[in-house]
Amino acid sequence: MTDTPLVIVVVGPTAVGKTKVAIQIAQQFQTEIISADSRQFYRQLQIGTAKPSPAELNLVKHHFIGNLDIEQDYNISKYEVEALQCADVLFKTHHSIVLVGGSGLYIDAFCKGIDVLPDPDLQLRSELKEKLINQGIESLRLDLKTLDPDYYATVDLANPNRIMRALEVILQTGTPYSQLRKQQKAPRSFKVCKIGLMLPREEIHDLINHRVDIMMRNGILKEAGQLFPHRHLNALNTVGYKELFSYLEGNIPLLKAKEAIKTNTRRYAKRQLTWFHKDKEIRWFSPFDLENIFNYIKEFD
RNA sequence: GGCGUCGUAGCUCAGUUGGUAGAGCAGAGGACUGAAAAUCCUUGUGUCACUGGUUCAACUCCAGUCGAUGCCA
Repeated sequence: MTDTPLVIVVVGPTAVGKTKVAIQIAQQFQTEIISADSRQFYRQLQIGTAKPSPAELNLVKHHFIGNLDIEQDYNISKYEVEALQCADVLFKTHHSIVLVGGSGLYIDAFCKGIDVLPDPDLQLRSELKEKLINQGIESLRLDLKTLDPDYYATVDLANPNRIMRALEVILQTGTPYSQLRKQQKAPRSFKVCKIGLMLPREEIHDLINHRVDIMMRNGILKEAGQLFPHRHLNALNTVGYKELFSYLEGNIPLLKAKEAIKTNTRRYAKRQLTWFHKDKEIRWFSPFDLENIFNYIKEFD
């Protein structure tokens, strides 16, 4: 063990058991937990985001759970700043901290940093969205081709969000997006030990299906009903809620909505795995293999 | 028991006027820098139920068997 502070990162597909393992690690190393889960931030999203239970929150102090209102406009840059500040404070009294979550991009922002860009101009964003709807993606592509040919050459031209974001930055800053994307690691004062939790795909699917059944029993439908008036907020473009909104709008039967939640959660888990598999710093373990996880962390430190 | 319909990809089904087959869904793989539980891309070989027959050639026609289902008794 060195004097350099340590961030113990716990990642993995949804429902694999990150919450439990993170708590056990935090207890073992006598520290606290920072969440990196872009939906557990929102205090109104209770049942559908599989937040740690009150009992679990009692065992170990968690940060960034239920700290936002769904109306709040939030983004990864704000998270990077706030989470690093939180870590700095914790490092004054702790050698290590636990960072747990399923949002790969947020984990990366914390560990490596992201490029410095101005806060998004939401007015501009909605104008671009309108242009997409009225004039189609081709017109946005043409704009991008003119304003930033370098980025145009590498971006996924089928993905409207990518193109709109680039245009948004370019129009706001007057600088090509490709020039602003340095993609250099920001200096960090801590070491990062990445633990990936993994189970055979079939078991992950079973856990997901089971968890959705429990959410239904615990009243996610009622919660979705209360949130229904806010369904257009980004915070509610979330698996578990959007399918129930579709039911509440009368578009699909409840059983279909429930199945769609399971399907979309499975796909979410798959996307998470695609992201995390790319990260070669991650060492993979079964969520039940605590002994080896502890040993690996000690060795790493 | 009689008559009829059906049996094709994990599921729902299309199709082949006889030249060994294709959609949707599910699944799989991938991308990803301020919306990321978001957004987007790629991906379909399966004893065409089984056993025989006719044919140069059968998944397709014929017979039988098995299974499902409907109607009649």
